[in-house]
Amino acid sequence: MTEPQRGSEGLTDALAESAFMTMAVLSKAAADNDLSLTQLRVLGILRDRRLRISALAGFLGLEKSTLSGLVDRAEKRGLLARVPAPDDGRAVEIVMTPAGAALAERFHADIRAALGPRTSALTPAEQRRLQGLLEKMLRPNGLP
Amino acid sequence: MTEPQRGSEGLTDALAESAFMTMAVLSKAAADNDLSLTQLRVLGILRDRRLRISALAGFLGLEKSTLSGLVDRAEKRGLLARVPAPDDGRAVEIVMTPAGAALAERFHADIRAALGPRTSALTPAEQRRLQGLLEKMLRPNGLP
DNA sequence: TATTGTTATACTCTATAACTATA
DNA sequence: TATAGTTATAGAGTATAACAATA
Repeated sequence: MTEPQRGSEGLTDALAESAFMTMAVLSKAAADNDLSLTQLRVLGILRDRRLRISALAGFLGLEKSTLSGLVDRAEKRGLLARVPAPDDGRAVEIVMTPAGAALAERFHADIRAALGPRTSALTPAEQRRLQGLLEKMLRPNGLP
Repeated sequence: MTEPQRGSEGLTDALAESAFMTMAVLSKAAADNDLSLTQLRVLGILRDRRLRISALAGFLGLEKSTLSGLVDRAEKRGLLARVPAPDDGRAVEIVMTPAGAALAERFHADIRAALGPRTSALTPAEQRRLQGLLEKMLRPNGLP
């Protein structure tokens, strides 16, 4: 097999490049709020959920021990809190504090504002088309 | 202003989500080759260039001192080498070794293979359209 | 005995500040 | 004096392994 997936290289590179551009925007928004990218993801995940340490680690693809430290630091800053799990004496649930929720909202707005200049290089019709294509790629079966 | 850039939120979220998906693929490819994402970027940047420490730091948005350590470790693994700059006794140029170049090629193939299943959720025509839209967003003026 | 989370340890990535060698 | 790079130091993120408490 000499030329597998001929033609997909340009798209691969464009996806990688747009990923680095987007991650740069996300990282800057995080840094401006004194957060790491991982803490940012944690706040995003916990916006509408309360999860245990293990579940959070699963979502992030990290080890439990890593989350222990991560939550320690966020808790020390008043963004997250540990509450005992009602049905299991060993487990704790991680919840966002009001301060954490406020920060998450603020930084979500930052990101929209920062990506705005890039997306507005496209016409509204192109923006809708791009969004549709990305969503189809991410969720081919049309599920959530 | 209550609703700035109405309509761009869906695209913003899709971009962020596709960035996390792509970065997950890149991170896994890097980890499989025992590289960090930053080292991956260094190898990508040096594929067709030789740069000084400061220039490399500029490309990556990092401090010189960070690059010192990064290059140390890559040099110790035989992936990069320091060569004195011909025209400035203070400077060094960072070049890829043959082993580094081979690794860069291998991992580039890994990435294409790993992104293939995602991009093939789209028809060839859609793939071309997505690539075109991403490129227009990244380079609105049509420059390289 | 198995699972949940924490702790101990180690390594990488990153930045700031102080330093050296050259310009 | 200014610049290129290194070193020292410190903190965050990450993993592995050992551990305590609970199931």
